[in-house]
Amino acid sequence: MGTKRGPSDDGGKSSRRRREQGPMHDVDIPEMEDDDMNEDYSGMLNVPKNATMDVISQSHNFQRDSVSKIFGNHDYTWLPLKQDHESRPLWITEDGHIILEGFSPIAEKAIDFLITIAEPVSRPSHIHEYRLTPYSLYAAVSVGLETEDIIEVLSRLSKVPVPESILGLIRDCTLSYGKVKLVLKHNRYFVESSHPEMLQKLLRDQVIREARVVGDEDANSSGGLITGKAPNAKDLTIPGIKKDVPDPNKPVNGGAPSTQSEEEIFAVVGLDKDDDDIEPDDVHSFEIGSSSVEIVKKRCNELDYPMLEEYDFRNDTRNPNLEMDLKPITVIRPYQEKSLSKMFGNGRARSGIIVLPCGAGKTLVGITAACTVKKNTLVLCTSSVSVLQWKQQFLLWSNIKPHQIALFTADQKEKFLGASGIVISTYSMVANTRNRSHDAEKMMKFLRSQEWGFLLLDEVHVVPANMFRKVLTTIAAHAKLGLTATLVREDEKIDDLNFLIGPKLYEANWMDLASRGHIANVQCAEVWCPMTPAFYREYLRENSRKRALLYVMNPNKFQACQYLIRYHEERGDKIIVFSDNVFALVAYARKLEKPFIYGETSQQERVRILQNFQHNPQINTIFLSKVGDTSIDLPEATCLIQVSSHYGSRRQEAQRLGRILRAKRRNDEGFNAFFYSLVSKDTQEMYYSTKRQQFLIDQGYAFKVITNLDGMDQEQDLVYSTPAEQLSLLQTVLLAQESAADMNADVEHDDYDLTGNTVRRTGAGGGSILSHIGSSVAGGSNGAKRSVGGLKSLSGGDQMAYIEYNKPVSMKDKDKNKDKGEHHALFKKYYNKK
DNA sequence: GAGCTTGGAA
DNA sequence: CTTTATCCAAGCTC
Repeated sequence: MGTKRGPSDDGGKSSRRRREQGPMHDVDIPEMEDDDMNEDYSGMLNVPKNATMDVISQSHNFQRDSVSKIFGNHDYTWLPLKQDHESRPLWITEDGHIILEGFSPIAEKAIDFLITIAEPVSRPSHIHEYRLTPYSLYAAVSVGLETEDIIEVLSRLSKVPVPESILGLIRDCTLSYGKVKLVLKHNRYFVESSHPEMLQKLLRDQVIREARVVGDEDANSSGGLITGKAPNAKDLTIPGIKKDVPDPNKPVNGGAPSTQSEEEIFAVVGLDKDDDDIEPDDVHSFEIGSSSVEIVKKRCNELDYPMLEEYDFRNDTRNPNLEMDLKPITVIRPYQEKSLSKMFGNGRARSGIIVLPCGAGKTLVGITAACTVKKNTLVLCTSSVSVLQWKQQFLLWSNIKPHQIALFTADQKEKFLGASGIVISTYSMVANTRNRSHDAEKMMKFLRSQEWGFLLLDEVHVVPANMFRKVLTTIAAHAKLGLTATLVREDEKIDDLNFLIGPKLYEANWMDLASRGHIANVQCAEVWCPMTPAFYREYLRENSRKRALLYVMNPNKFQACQYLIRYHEERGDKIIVFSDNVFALVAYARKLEKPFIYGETSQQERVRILQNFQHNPQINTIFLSKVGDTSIDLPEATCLIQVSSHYGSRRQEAQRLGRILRAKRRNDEGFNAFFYSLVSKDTQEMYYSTKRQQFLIDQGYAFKVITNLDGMDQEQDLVYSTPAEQLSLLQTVLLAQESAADMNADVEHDDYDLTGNTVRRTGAGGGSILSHIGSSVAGGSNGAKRSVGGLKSLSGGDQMAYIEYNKPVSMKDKDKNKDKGEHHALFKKYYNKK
């Protein structure tokens, strides 16, 4: 993709904005004047109406479904365009879809606004699709936007009048949302709002009235409420952002004020929200007992006034400060700063979720946030490996002392020295309800006794909702920040995060970051490998379980994999090959003589292989099972090959892609990282593969379909090139099932290892079979038989002979019922309508 | 450490 | 209508 450029690229303005930038040296978008807009852009947007459609179909390439989804079966041509529609970048449909012209000169600013108020659905290069939902509007309110602001900005950006139904949705969702806050001040909980009538209404409820604590201050204030001034962000400094030093000699590395994003939005529409003009609003509040916080929270949800949680950490005097700061050399990037400004926008710490792709520096965002709050911090992550990584990162970026960081895992149970510090642990450690060891129990007591200023939740998307509940009820934390790369799951549990942690504060666009050089530019390709006739015959005959094995072990795929490895090793790439299927993983790795890591691989061996991969120029390829998805800190790779990729998990695909995003060579001119999915043609894999890619396509990546690898026919020494070898492989695969019972047999054998060392491995799955495969060494003859998928295959979906879809609707319903109490009444209404 | 249990993902 | 089979991590016990 990227061959067809939007019209705006011809203009000087936008190409200036797109200049290449180093990772730690980011330049701000020059402020755009309104005059600018009128002069330059009206001409640029002088595109015939149909041009937009062309662009869409190109972006999506063979993903026709996505395109039709944008417009559905609807025809919106009747919508009356505003006179000056050409300078306005977006459409709004009646069902809440927003379509943005990505090539509009003010697109960047519109995007800032849209990701605040709407859910990004699909963001290929030219046309972006967003959707307004109650959640997204809730999030918008929580970062400080007001109903009329949203409507006004939306109207100004839209080519068509905002439909009545949408105005209604916005009003419904925003009027009461986020207007009531739960604030912890001097270790007392207050229900706070700038709308006293809302508090009065809440107090009419019996449950809330009973939770109220009446203090002395209340007596002399109007209506029994405490009145004060709202804090503002003026004197708050987020470390790493040098907003107080306007140094003209220095390039602007992230030097914008922390309220930048909000100002930008208003600058677009010319709303004057100058800092100096803002008088802090009066806020009203009443106190509630700390023991009834949960009850009140729940009750407020039921009453359609969900409480927003904020932590006024600067006025928290009881909890000791934790003296830590970013090291002076640490500079954070603009998007990291932008996400943090959403969190600290009003001078307090808002609870919520920040979405950044892997490799974009999530950790640094978390550390910076911790350094801003400067209170006791608890970091939770998914594995004990990442516990260690977080500690390293803290020591690397901040000036915190090692003795101030305590680790709490199965084999390390420390406490920090002194009054305050950081504890890093895993979710399962904290949520564990089963019997614990003595030390663990002591540690938990300590965790429960603390009042945590800041709770940092890593990889929130993988943690199930009820585990979160456990964590959140056992840990008393003021501010909660969730970090994740992909806020998608195949189930709907992701919605619960909205209530358990908070709204999504920020989500970065992958392509945007890639174009600015923060993450690698990735070429994605799906390689269609035809099944050999023999394998396909068996495939049609076998049950679904063995089918999977058959299409993974397809000799043609084997060869494609081998070929790609060779090709990229010659280019100097570092290659990771993923296979979910352990049997296939071991078979591939043995046959191709590469080291591999999977679940049973011991820690030391993992480290050894990874270090060799990283530093030894002889080792350029490793094979990984899905251990690589999480909990292994993979060294840099520039090429990724997926051998088996069943189960359409968008998350997994995204996470794997993330593994090559941090490639350092991205700064070379024209450098790309590569992502291959090997798919056996005409099998179920086709369906899964398409499904898995959806997330990446929505992020703007284009998948190429490769039906014939250039030069593979001429390649010498490919494995399984003779019919005899293929037959032997087929027999092995078919036998795999029967010998499953033997798998636990105590087979010991020596693993091949490229470092020349002999690796001892015991009791691996199907040891005897595997050694059998290993022994059938390729004969080196050149008899590659490859039925070439003709060009017709490129036409897409109709070629997929097997699209079998058993929709997994099940679990959802169960969970939904279970969680019904948590859902907001309005949301129920909203979903019922659909 | 090996073996067991639990829990999660898709 | 109802939810497989498989892989993996982590913690505890002995």
